[in-house]
Amino acid sequence: MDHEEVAASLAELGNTHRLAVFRFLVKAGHHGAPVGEIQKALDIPASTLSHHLSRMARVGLIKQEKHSRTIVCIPDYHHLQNLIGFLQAECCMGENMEPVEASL
Amino acid sequence: MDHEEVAASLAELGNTHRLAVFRFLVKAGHHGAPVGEIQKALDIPASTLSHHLSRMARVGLIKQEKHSRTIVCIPDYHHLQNLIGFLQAECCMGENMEPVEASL
DNA sequence: TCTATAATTCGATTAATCTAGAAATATAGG
DNA sequence: CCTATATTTCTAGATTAATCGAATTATAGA
Repeated sequence: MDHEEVAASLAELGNTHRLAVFRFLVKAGHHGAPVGEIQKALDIPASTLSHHLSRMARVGLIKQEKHSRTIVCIPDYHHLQNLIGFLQAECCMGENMEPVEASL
Repeated sequence: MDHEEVAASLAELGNTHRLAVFRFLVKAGHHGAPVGEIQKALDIPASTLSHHLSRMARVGLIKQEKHSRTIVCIPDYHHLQNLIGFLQAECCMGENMEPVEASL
């Protein structure tokens, strides 16, 4: 993951709605959640949500699988791991840290 | 660090110039670097750089100390640690990971 | 085929961000 | 006091992002 890719991914996570979507998907688990479920849970207008989801998919933060009429969104843990790894190497010169409670 | 604060910090890091500045400051070490030095190293026009620095300071990514005429910028490692901690709790349900090489 | 549902794309508006030159501010040193 | 240096603030144009209703596409099921 290079500089530009990292910046692009951070920018996408750096939006309240998209961060909320990602957190929701992580809570939903590795099988993800369909768009409509995200929409109901977070109460974002459908077209707005669709826009945010396509941005997240574009940089690889989520994957989307179509199952008949519904589109299931799955968070890409690996992508976020790479992102965190990059920041960790940036920040603390590679030192490990304790994970901090997320105050959900 | 709450949801909004995390989103705001990620958004600031999600810009190529600002990410480059932050990386430069981390490489510079805990004593940081003056604005002019950053400017020369990254070749960003002074007014543009000043704008980016003030944004980074606003969300707490860096601190700025005035020493006579020069302003020294210092990366806030603690802030980034909190950010990483939040993402780690988000992503992997608290599991630890190996840091990944940053491909500087 | 008709209808209802799931989601996207279109289109238009508003808001925010990026950029950088020019002017201003602050301060060190002669 | 004057000048050079460091940096910011001002200003304005260009670009990008966010928002969301309405129209559209796709598909399941009666």
